[in-house]
Amino acid sequence: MTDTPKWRRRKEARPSDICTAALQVFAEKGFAGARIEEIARRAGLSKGGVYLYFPTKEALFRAVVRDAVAPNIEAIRQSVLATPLPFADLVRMLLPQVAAIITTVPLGAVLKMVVGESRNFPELAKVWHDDVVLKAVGILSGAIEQAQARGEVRPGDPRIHAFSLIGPMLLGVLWRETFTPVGAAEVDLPTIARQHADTVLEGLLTAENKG
Amino acid sequence: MTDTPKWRRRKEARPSDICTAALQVFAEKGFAGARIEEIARRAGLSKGGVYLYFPTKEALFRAVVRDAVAPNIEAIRQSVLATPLPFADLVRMLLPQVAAIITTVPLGAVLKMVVGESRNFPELAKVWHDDVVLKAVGILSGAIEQAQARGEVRPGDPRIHAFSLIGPMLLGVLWRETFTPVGAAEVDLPTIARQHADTVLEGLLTAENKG
Amino acid sequence: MTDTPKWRRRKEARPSDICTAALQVFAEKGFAGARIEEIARRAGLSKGGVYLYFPTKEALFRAVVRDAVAPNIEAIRQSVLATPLPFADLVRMLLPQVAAIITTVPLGAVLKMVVGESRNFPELAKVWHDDVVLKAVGILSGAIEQAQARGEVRPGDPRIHAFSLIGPMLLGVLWRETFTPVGAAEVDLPTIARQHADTVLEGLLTAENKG
Amino acid sequence: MTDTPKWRRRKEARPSDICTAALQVFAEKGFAGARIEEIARRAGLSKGGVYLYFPTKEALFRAVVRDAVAPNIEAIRQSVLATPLPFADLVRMLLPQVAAIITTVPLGAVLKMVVGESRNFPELAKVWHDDVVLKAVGILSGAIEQAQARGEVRPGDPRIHAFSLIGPMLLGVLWRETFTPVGAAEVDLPTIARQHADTVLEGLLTAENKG
DNA sequence: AATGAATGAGGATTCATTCAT
DNA sequence: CATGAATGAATCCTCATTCAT
Repeated sequence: MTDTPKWRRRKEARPSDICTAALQVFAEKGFAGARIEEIARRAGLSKGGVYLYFPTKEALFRAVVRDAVAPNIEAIRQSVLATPLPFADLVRMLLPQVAAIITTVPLGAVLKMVVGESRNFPELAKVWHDDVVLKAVGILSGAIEQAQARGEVRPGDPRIHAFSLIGPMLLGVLWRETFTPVGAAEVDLPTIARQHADTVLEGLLTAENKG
Repeated sequence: MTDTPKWRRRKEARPSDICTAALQVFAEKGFAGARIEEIARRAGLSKGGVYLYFPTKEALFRAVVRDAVAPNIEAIRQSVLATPLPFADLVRMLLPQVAAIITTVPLGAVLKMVVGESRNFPELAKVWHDDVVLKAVGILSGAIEQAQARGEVRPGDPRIHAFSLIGPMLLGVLWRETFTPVGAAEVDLPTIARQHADTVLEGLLTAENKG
Repeated sequence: MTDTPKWRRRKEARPSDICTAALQVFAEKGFAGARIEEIARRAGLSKGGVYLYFPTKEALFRAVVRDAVAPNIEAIRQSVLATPLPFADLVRMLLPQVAAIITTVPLGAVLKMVVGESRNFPELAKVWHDDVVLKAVGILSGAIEQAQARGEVRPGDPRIHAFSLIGPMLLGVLWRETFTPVGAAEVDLPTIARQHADTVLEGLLTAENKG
Repeated sequence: MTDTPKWRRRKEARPSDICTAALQVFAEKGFAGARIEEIARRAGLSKGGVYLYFPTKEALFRAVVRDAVAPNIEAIRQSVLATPLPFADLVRMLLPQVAAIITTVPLGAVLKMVVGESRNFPELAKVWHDDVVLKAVGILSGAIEQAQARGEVRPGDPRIHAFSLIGPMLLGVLWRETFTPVGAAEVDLPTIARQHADTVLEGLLTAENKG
C-alpha cells in the first residue's frame, strides 16, 4: 500500500487547512478584523508558517473566497442536469438542495464576507457574481423561461421570478448567520425550503380569493 | 433679525454631518477599514473634531447604526396602520413601500454593516433584531395570521410566509449594494416589488398546472 | 471709598487663581499629566482663558514654581533675624517653624514637582537650588559655623550638620505627600520637629552610653 | 559545546534590558514624559519590540518599580541580621550600608518616580510603602525600642527616632538626583552617613552646652 | 476679557510581514 | 519546511494651542 506518513499528508493538506481556518476567522471578524496569528493557531502552525503558502493576507482572503466558488458551481451544475423535469418538480427538488448545501458548506459565511468586503475587494464580488450568482441565476431563469414557453409558469421577468425563488432562502441564511447568535429564533432552512416552494409555486392566496 | 453665528449653526448640525459621512465610509470600508480621518474630511472637519462629538470610533459606529433604526421603525408602524385592508391589497401596498424606503434611505448600507460586523458588534445585531427585524416580522406574520383566520391565506408557518414575502426584496437590496458596482445588471426594486407581490400571492404556476 | 466691584477684583486675581489651581493639579498629576482644561476648571474659567495670562503650559509651570520661591525665602530670612540666640534655642525655634510653614504652604507639593521634573526643567531646579536651597543651607551652615566657633557645636562639616537638621523634616513631608494617601500612618510634623530637635542636639544615646 | 544562538540569548535578557532602559528614561522624564521609542532605542530594539514583553507602558512602569523592590528588601533583611550589636554599632554600620546601597542601585531614581507618580499610581506607592518603607521603618524602630528597653537610647517615639536616623540620608539622595545635575555641590553619601551617625548618636551640642 | 469649537502634531498601540535560526 | 522574535508603517486618540465670535 502506498502509505503516506502523517506528517507528509499534513504538509500537503496545509494550504487547505489554512483556508479552512481562515474562512472561520474571516467570517467571524471580517477581513480587517481577522488576525493572521489566530488563523495560524487554528490551522495548527505558526504565524510565519502561513507565509510559506500565501504571500499576503489579501492573497489568503482571495484564496478562501475563490475556493468556495468552484465546488458550488459544480453543485449547481449537478442540479441543472435534472432540468427536463416539470418546473414544479424542479423547484421542489432545488430549494431543499440549496438548503442542504448551505447547511453543509459554510456558504453563508462566505456570502457575508463577499457582501461585507465587496467595496474593499470588488474583484471578489466580481468573481462571485460572474462565476456563482450569474451562473445560478442564469440557469434558474433559463429553466423558468422554458417553463414559461411550455405554459407551466406565469409570464413575468424570469430573473425576478428567480429572485422570488431564491430570496427567502438567502434571508434564512443571513438570519442564521446574523441574528440567531444574538438570541433570535432558530430558522430551519429545509422547512423554509419546503414551505416556500409551495408558496411560490401555488401562491399565498386561497383559490377563492384569487383575482 | 435673530442672526445665529455661522460656527454655531455648524455646531448643532455637526453630529448629524459626522454620522452621515461615517455611514458612507463604514458602508464602503467596513468598521475596521474605515479611517476616522476620512470620515472627518467628508464631514468637513478635522480628525480631532470628530472626538468632540463621539468619544470613540465604536461609539460613532453605534450611533450610525442606531440612528438608522428609529426612523425605520416609524415607517414600518405607519404601514401597519393600513392593516384592515384585504391581505392582497396590503401586500401590494407594502412591498412597493419597502422598495421606496430602501431606495431612499441608505438602509442597504446599514444592513450590510450590521450583517458584516455582527460578530464584532453583537449588541448592534441585537438592537437591529429586537427593534427592527423582530418588529417587522412580527407585524407581517401577525397580519398573515389574521388573514389565515379569515381564510384569505393558505395555511403554513406565518413566519416563513413572511420570509417568502420579504426575502426577494432583501436579495434585491444586497444585489444592488454588492454586485451592481462590479458590473452586474441593475435591479429595479419597485419592479421587483410589484412582480414578486403578484408571484407570491398568486403563485408561479398557471392554473392548469396546479396540484 | 474705593470700592472695587467683585468682578474686577476677580479679574485682577485671575493669574493668582490660576497659579493656585495649577499648583494643585501639577502636584497631583505631574507636569505632563496635568491637563490645562482641568486647571482652568478649578480656576473657574475656560480653557482658552488660561492663555490670556500664560502663553504656554511651561510658562504656567514656571510661574507656579517661581511664585512658591519668593515668599519662602522671606520666611527663611525672618527666621535668620533671630540668629543671635544660642544655637540650641535657634534650632528649637527653627524646626517647628519649618514644620509650620510646610504645613501651611503647599511646599511639599512644590518640592515634589521640582524633584520630579528636575530633568525636564533643569532651570527650575537651578532656581530652586540657587534661591531657596542654597540660601537656606547657607544660612543654616553659617549659623552652625558660628556656633562651632563659639564652642557650642561639635566639629564636623557644617553642611552635613545642616542635612542632619533638615533631612528628617523633609522625610516627614514626603511621607505625608506620598504614603499617607495610600494608607500609611499619619505623621505630625510639629511633633517630629520637637523630638528631632532634641535628638539632634543632645544625641540619641543616653549619657552613660556615650563614648 | 552547548552553543546558544545569539538571538535566543538576547530574548532571555530582553525584559531586564528593557527594564534597565526604562528605569533611566522614567527617572529622567517621569512617566508621562517618557517615550516608549526612546526606551526601546536604549534597550537596543524597536518600538514594537517592547510590546512583546510588556503589554502597556503602565505595565512596564509597574515592572520597573516593583523589580526595584525585591532586592532591596533583601538588602534590608541582611542588615537586620546584625541586630544583636549595641545600638551605636548598629547605626554606625547601618547608615554607611544604606549609603552604599543607594550609591550602587539606582534607588534614588526609583524613589523619585514613586514620589512623583504616587498620585497617578497609588498602588505603586502602596507597594513601596508596604514592602519597603514600612519594613525598613519597622525594623529600625524595633531596634530602637529594644535599645531603649536596654537603656541605651533616650526615650521618645521610636518611629520619629527612625526618621531622625534616615531623613538626612534621603535628603542626600534627592540632592544628588535633583540639584547636583544643575550645578550644586556634590554630596558624598558615605561621608554624610558617617558624620550623621556621630551627630545623631552623640548630639550636636558639646558636653558643656547640654541641658 | 472670555469662550469653546476646531486644529493637528505627537505618542501609544497593533499587526502584517520579514528573516535569522 | 517551520518558527517566533523583531520590525515599523499605520491608525486611534489626546491635548496644547489658536481664533472666530
